[in-house]
Amino acid sequence: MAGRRCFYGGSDGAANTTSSSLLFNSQRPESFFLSAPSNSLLGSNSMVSFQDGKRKSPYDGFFMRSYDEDEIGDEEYDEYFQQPEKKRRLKADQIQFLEKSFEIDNKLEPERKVQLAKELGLQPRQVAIWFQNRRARWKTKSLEKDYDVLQNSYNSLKANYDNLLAEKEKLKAEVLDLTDKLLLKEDKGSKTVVSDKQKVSAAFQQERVSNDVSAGEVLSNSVMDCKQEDHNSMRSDAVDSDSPRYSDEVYSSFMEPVDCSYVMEPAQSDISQDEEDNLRSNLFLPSYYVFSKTEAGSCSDPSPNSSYFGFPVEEDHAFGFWGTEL
DNA sequence: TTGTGTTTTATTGCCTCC
DNA sequence: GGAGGCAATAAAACACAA
Repeated sequence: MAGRRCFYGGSDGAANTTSSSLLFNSQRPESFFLSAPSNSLLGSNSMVSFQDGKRKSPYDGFFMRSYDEDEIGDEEYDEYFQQPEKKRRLKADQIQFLEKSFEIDNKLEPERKVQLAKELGLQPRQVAIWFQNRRARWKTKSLEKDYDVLQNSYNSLKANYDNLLAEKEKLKAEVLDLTDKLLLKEDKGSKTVVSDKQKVSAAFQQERVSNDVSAGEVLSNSVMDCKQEDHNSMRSDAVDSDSPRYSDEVYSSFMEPVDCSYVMEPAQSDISQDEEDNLRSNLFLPSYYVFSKTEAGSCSDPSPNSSYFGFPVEEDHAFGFWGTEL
């Protein structure tokens, strides 16, 4: 954009005079524009203005130069500008001044820019550039902070998730153990019944493994990117979408704190519904074995007739807390 | 001293706003 | 269409280890 390529000594205005209003009051930063005048910041490295016509640099419009009139003699002066100017870093007090100004407001209005430039002995363009670069640095740091916050948040969630996973494994092991004990206890019954029961148990465990995988994947993906679409995709990946055994509510409950009013139906086994019903009545496979919508309350609002995570609780039943599967 | 990485100053091109 | 902001980048200045 040609209109803005003004460089130093360009259209930003004169900067060769000292403002009488810009010094900071160190005790009252807000009085920045009301303080007493000072030339203290116009040190030997201060930028000189080429606006007054006396010191028009041959490199005007390309490089600015920081020098002091006392620093070089008149005869050296011409030679001084025979070479392309090099960048000069701002003095520490100039930077400090600019930093304080930036703290007050990181945006620079034109009047403020000119005043700052006058006070610092810089070109207004330099002040503008400094603010621009300073905003860029601030943004970078801000992004880094945000990243750290998110990282910590993720680590915390991950640790939480891992703990829950471990707890789940522990409960699973407990369920298995109790199931085995139950089977042994029932072993005294008829061989036929035991055989069927074992079939159901095997199917039950197989289904549980399948559910574990899908639930774990869903949780893991949810923690990673928290996208609902992933839940749906995982759902379709994990289960046959045509299966009536899973409800949307069950899947949505994966990522919701407490929504336990639905229970999950086990996997299809190789036994018939009649057989299953029979076994359920004979083998302590109660109604919660069928994962269906219950009428009882949720785990967040337990009632005497409600279940743990929506399962009817029978103290003698190892399956009483199967609802923790999710 | 020199090579290398980092920081700072400044430019360029694009975009938005008025 | 000009002014100003921002992202990307160049290049000088600086820091520092070998």
